[in-house]
Amino acid sequence: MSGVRAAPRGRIDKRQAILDAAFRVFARQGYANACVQEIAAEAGVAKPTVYNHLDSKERLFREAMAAAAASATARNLAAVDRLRAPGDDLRPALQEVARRLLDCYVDERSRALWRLLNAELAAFPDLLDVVWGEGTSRVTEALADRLARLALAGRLTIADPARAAEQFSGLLMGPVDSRSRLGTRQVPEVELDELAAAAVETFLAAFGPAAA
Amino acid sequence: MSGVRAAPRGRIDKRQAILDAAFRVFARQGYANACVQEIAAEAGVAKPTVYNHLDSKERLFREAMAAAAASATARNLAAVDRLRAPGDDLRPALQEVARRLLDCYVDERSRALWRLLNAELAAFPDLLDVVWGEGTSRVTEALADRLARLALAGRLTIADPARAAEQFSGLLMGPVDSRSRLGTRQVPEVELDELAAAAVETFLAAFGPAAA
Amino acid sequence: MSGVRAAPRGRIDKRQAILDAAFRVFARQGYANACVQEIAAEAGVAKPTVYNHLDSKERLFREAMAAAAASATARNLAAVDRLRAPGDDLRPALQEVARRLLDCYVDERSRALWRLLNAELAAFPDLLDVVWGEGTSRVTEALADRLARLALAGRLTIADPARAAEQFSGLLMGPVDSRSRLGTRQVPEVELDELAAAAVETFLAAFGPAAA
Amino acid sequence: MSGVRAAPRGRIDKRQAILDAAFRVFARQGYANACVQEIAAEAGVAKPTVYNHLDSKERLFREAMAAAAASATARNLAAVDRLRAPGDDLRPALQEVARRLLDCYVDERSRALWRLLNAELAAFPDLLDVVWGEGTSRVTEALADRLARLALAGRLTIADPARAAEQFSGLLMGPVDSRSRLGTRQVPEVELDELAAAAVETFLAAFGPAAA
DNA sequence: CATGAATGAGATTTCATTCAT
DNA sequence: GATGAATGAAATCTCATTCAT
Repeated sequence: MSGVRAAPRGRIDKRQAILDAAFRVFARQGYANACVQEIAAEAGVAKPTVYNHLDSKERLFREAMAAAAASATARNLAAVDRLRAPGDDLRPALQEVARRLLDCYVDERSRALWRLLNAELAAFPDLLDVVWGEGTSRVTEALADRLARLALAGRLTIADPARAAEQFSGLLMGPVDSRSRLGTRQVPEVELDELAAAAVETFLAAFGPAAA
Repeated sequence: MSGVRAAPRGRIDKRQAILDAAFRVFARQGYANACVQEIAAEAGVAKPTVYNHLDSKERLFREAMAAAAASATARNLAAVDRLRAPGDDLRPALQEVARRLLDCYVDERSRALWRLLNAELAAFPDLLDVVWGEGTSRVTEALADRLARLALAGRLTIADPARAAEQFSGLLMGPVDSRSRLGTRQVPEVELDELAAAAVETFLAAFGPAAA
Repeated sequence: MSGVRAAPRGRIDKRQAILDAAFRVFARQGYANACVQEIAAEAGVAKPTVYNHLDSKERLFREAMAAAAASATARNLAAVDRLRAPGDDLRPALQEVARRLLDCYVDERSRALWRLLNAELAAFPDLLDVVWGEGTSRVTEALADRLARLALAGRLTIADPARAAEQFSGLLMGPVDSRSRLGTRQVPEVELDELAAAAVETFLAAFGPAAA
Repeated sequence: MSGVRAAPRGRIDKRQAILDAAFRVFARQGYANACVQEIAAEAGVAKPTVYNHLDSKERLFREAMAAAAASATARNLAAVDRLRAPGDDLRPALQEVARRLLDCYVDERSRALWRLLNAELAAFPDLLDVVWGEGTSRVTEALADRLARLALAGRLTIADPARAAEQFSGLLMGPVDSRSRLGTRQVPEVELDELAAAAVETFLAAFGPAAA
C-alpha cells in the first residue's frame, strides 16, 4: 500500500541486523561462549528467526566473519591506495598511509576480527582463506605493488617488494600492538602519529632513494 | 634423596602432568570447547583428581597459561641475552638474536599461547598481565636495555631504545606471520634465516653506527 | 463442463493433493517425525496453505488416515464380495478371495496404514473406530455374512460365522506376516498363491461341507 | 562398611531401572513423543544419569526393545515347550500351548512391543532382526520343530511343519486381535479359553492324525 | 588421595502455528 | 486464497562440579 511496492527491504535489513549483532556478540564472548539466544536478543528478533536466515551457529559465524573481513579489507586497501599519487615528496605520502593503516588496525572491529581469527583458527581452518587470504595478504600485495612502482620510478631502492611491504606492516603493527597492549588500551592520536612517523623514518632509512 | 620422609614429589609431578595436559587440550580446542573430562583423560587421571589439584576449569586455564608463558618468556630472554657480549661485529650477533627469536615465535606452544591469549582476552583480562606483562613486554624491555647499552657504546645510533626494540620485533614478527600464514604453515629454516637477515639489514640501515 | 461458474474443483483437488502428500509423509516418517513443512513441499504448496485446508497437524493426520482406511476397506470388501456368487465348486472361489485379501494386505499403503494405526493408537484412540471399526471389522463382518449364507445353503459347516471369518483372516495374515517379515520383504506372487491355497485347504478341512 | 563389600548392585539396578522406565514411557508415548526427561523422572534419576548409562535416546530405545523382546520370547518359548511331553491325548496339550500363547499375546508389554516394532520399523530397520528374528521367528521355528516331531511320531499329519506352525499362530493371533480390538480391550479369560479351543479344533481338523 | 556415579544448568536446534501481505 | 516471515515451546545432549566410597 506504500505506493512503490516496497522492495523486500525488511528481509535484507533483518539479515544484516542479525549478522551485525552476531559479530558484536562473537567479539564480546568468543565463538563458543556466545549463544544464539543472545545474538537474537541483540538483533531484536526471536531465536528461530536467526535460524531462518542463517542455518546454524557455525554458518552465522562464518558469514559474520566474512562480512567483517570484507569491510576491514576495504578500509585497508583504501589506505594503501593513497600511494597511487604520492606527490613530490614521498615521506608525507608514506606517513599518511602508515597513519591510516594504524587507524585500521586499532579499530575496534578490526581488533575483534583479529582476535576471533586467532582464536578459532584451529576450529575453522577455512577462515584463514576468507579473512587472511582475501584480506591481509591482498593488502600486503597491494602495498608491494605500489612500492614496486615507486622503485621502478627510482624513488625507492627495493630489491624484494613483497618483503619490503611485510616489513612496512611489521614496523607499524609491532609497535602498535605493544603500545595498545594487544588493543586493550586506547592509544592517543598523537602517539599514533609518532608511531607512523617512526616507522616511515626507519623504512626510508632502509629503502629510501639514497639507500645503499 | 627419596625414601627419607619422601617429599611429595608424586603429587607435584601429577600436578605438572595435569597442567601440561590442560595446555595441550586448551591449545587444541580453545578454552570453552575443551572439557575437563578430556584433560583428565590426557593426563591419565580421573576427573575428580583434576579438581583435587586445581579447583576449577578457570583456575586450570590460568595456571596452564602462566606456566606456558613463563617457559616461552625464558626462551625469549635467553635469545636476547645473546646481545650481552656482541663481539666485534654487531651484525652477526643481531642476526643470531633475530634468528633465535623467530625460532621462539614459530614454536608450536608459543603460537598456541598467543592464540589462546587473543581468544580469551575478553573473558580473562588478567591474562594480559600474566602473559604479556610478564612475557612479551619484559622481553621487549630486555632488548631495549641491550640496545641502549650498545647505543651508549657508540655502536648503534638510537634515540628511543624502547621504540627501536619494538621495531626490531615488528620487523621479525610481521614477515613471519605473513610467511607462516598465522602459524598454519611451516616455514623452512632457510627462509627463517633470510627473514632474520633482512630484518637486521633494515634495522642496521636505520640504527647502524653510520645512521643519520 | 468447466468454464460455466466453475465448481471449486481446484480447491477440492488441492485438498486431496495435500491429504495424499500427508499420508505419504506420515507413512515414511511416522506422525511425530513428519513435519508439516515437508508435507507442504510434497504437495507442492506453501505451509500456510496446508493450514488453510486442514486446521492442524492432528486433523491432517486423522483425515489422511480416514481416507487411506476408506480406500483399503473398499478393496477388501470388493475381494470378499467375490463370495457372493461362488459357483459350483467352493474351493476356487475361496482361494480367489484369499488371494485378493493377501494382495490387499501386502499393499504398500495398507501396510503403512497398519503401521501408523499401531503406532499412534495410544495418542489417537479414536483412530481405532475410524480405521478398525469402519475397516477391518466391517470386512470381517462381511466375510462372516457370506460364510453364514454358505452355511445356510449347506455348503459349509459353520457354527459361529464370526469366528470362522476371524480364523480365515488369521490363516492368511499370520503366514503372510511371517513370510514378508512384517512387510519388509516382497513376497513373490507364487508364494502368495501357495499361502492362499494352504489357508483355504485348512479352512475347508475344518469347515468344509464334509466336516463334522 | 556393610560387611560383605557390596557388589556394585546399585549400578546394575539403576541401569535396569532406566531401561524399564524407558520401555514404559516408549510404550505410552511412542518413540518420537517420549522425552528423555520423562524417562529419567520415571526411573527416579536425573536426566544426565540416563545419558551416563545409555549414550543416546536411540540407544535407549534399542536396548529397551531388545530387553522386552528377550523377555517376551522367553515366555513364548516356555509355552511352546509344553509340547515336549504331550501326553496320550494331543488335544489338551495343544490347547494348553494355545492358551499360554494367547496369554503372552495379550500381555501388556507384548502388545506394546508389537506396536513399537510396527511403528518404528521404518526408522529402525534393524529392530526387525532383534525383535522378530530373535523373537517371533524363533518361536515359530520351535513350534514347527515340535509339530514335526509329532508328525514323525504319527500323531499329526503335516507336510510342511513351518507352514503349519504359522497357521497355528495365525489361528490364535487373528481372532485375538479382533476380539481385543488391537489390544485396546481386555478379553475375559473364558473368551481366551474359547479362542484357544476353537483354534485347536480347526488345527486338528486340518492336521489331526485322521486328517486327509 | 583417587575415583565412579550423579546432577543442575544451559546450549543448539526443530517445529507447529500465526500474521501481514 | 496463497505465501514469506516470525515466534513460543520444547527436546536432545553436554559439561562443570560434587558425593560417597
